[in-house]
Amino acid sequence: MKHDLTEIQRKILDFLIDQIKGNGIPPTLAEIAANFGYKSRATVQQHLGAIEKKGYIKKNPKLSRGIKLTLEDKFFVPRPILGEVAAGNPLTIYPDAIDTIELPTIARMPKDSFLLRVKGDSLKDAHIFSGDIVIVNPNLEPKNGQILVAILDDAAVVKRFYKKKNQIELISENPEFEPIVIERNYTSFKVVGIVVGVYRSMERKRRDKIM
Amino acid sequence: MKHDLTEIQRKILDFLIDQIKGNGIPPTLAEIAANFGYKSRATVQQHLGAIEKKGYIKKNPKLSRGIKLTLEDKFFVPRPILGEVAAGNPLTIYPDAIDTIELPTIARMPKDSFLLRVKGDSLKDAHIFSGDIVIVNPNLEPKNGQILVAILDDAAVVKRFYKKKNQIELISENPEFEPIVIERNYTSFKVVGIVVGVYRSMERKRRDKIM
DNA sequence: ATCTTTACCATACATATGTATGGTATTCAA
DNA sequence: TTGAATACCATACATATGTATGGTAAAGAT
Repeated sequence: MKHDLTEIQRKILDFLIDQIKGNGIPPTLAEIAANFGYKSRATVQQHLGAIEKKGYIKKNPKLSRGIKLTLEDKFFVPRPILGEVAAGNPLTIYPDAIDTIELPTIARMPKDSFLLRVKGDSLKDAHIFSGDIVIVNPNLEPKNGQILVAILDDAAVVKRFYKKKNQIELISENPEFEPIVIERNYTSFKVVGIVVGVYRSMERKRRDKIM
Repeated sequence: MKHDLTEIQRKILDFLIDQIKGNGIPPTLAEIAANFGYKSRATVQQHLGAIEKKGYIKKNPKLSRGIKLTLEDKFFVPRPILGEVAAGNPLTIYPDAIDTIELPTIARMPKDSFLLRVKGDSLKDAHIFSGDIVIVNPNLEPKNGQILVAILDDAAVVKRFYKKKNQIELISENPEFEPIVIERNYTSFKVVGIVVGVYRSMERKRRDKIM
């Protein structure tokens, strides 16, 4: 991680992405300041400077609302797929990139996120199917109900996450699969990241199974 | 046509759409003036006033780059690529029709692809759900079995495509919907593009600020 | 103990920006 | 012919906006 953002910088970047993607136009310094309760635009100014120096945004000098997200120029960006992940029964994960895909730039892909290809249909009730590409953000704390990627006994799984008192429940949306319950201090369990997006390419025609 | 735009107003609106959809952020008065060679921002100001009065845009007062398109819920803007279809008769969008999609002012059709947000569940058996974003390539010839976006009787639809001898069949994956069969020379039918990908964001949907 | 980084503030300033007002010229319908 | 709509210009003005500069405070590293 050559250029990691601080917590505050990350929040500001998130706000920028949120505004640009959601609201349509980039915010002004004043709007950012208002959102975070800053009394001076200079504070925002300095944060933006730091974020830009670290390469996450590009400021168009002298232009109002001139903040641009980098990597936003092209419609599709080639991205490495780091492995395959089992949505059903755990499978092995591959150490290196197994494939690349042209990912559309609308796909929100935070800096350290990576791609995995899903195998199996255990998440079909969550609308994730075999062959889909999931975008995984390793920098988020899992919240109840979110879909995450985890390593369990040396295999990667995609499951919906629920935290209980002393246990963690990993649930497949597909009723065919039993929930996995593990103790909280189980050492062979590690959260890899949160699934923040799903992408499916229609190019390859694969009507594999029923329905 | 209660409120027709003049030639110049239409060109300015085109420019606005081009900038907003293509460049990301709405232009300032000065930028519009520069683009059209106006020496005074006031000229642009008055054109925008006229365009707004006719209901095509909405200006956010006192806000820089505060121009928003109203077209989403109104009309489809005539643009060259849609040619004949849109030239005379702007397309009405039926936001509630179950198997239509929102055509978000595609006015300027990108060379390679553009995005549509799917409404309705008519494609759920093809693993495409309401809220998903489909990536549409307008430059591909539809092949049997592919999912395409088409304009049929002034509504935009997403269907699976099958070509017969003299007919074209448009099939919903959802059995609740009957296949649509049209003659090959039916004039109110036009292929917009082929669905080449699907993207879904897993992050909390807050669609509070529409229009 | 000194230095750097991070995280804020206040103030100042040039100019970018939206808005208001008044003016000229042309076209077209009444 | 008068008047309305369109299409421009110039000028003025308040403030929004990005930028520059200097300062305070806390935490961590050297």
